[in-house]
Amino acid sequence: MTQLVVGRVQISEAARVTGATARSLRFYEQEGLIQPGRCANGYRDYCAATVDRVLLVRSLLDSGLPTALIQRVLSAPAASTEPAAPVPDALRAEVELYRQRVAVQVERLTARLSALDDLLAG
DNA sequence: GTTCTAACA
DNA sequence: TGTTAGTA
Repeated sequence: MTQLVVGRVQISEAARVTGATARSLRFYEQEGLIQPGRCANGYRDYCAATVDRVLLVRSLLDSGLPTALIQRVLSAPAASTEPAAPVPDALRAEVELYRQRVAVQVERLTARLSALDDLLAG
């Protein structure tokens, strides 16, 4: 598949369409979450695939996954930009472990809600 | 004017 | 992450 040259944008536009700040975009690159290209003047240039990738990264970040784990999950062979792409077993185990920890947090928060409900009801 | 890197009242 | 400084 050929990349559309018309889809290349610089950081401000990439930030606008993804909802991330330019600062965040540079941070994602620094953490190896995205790899935007570079223009002759040194400016970063975001192709459609990279913009798409930013969207995926953000959704994963929203789910609470640590950037370090996201970096490994997305650098895996099969998982490039497809959210549904198969995740290698070793990484899947880490994601599941993280999910379990989130579940524990949910239980604690639920308990806190109950405590507050009791306070308000009592 | 926009982006870049580096760094922090 | 924000923000500012000094550039290219």
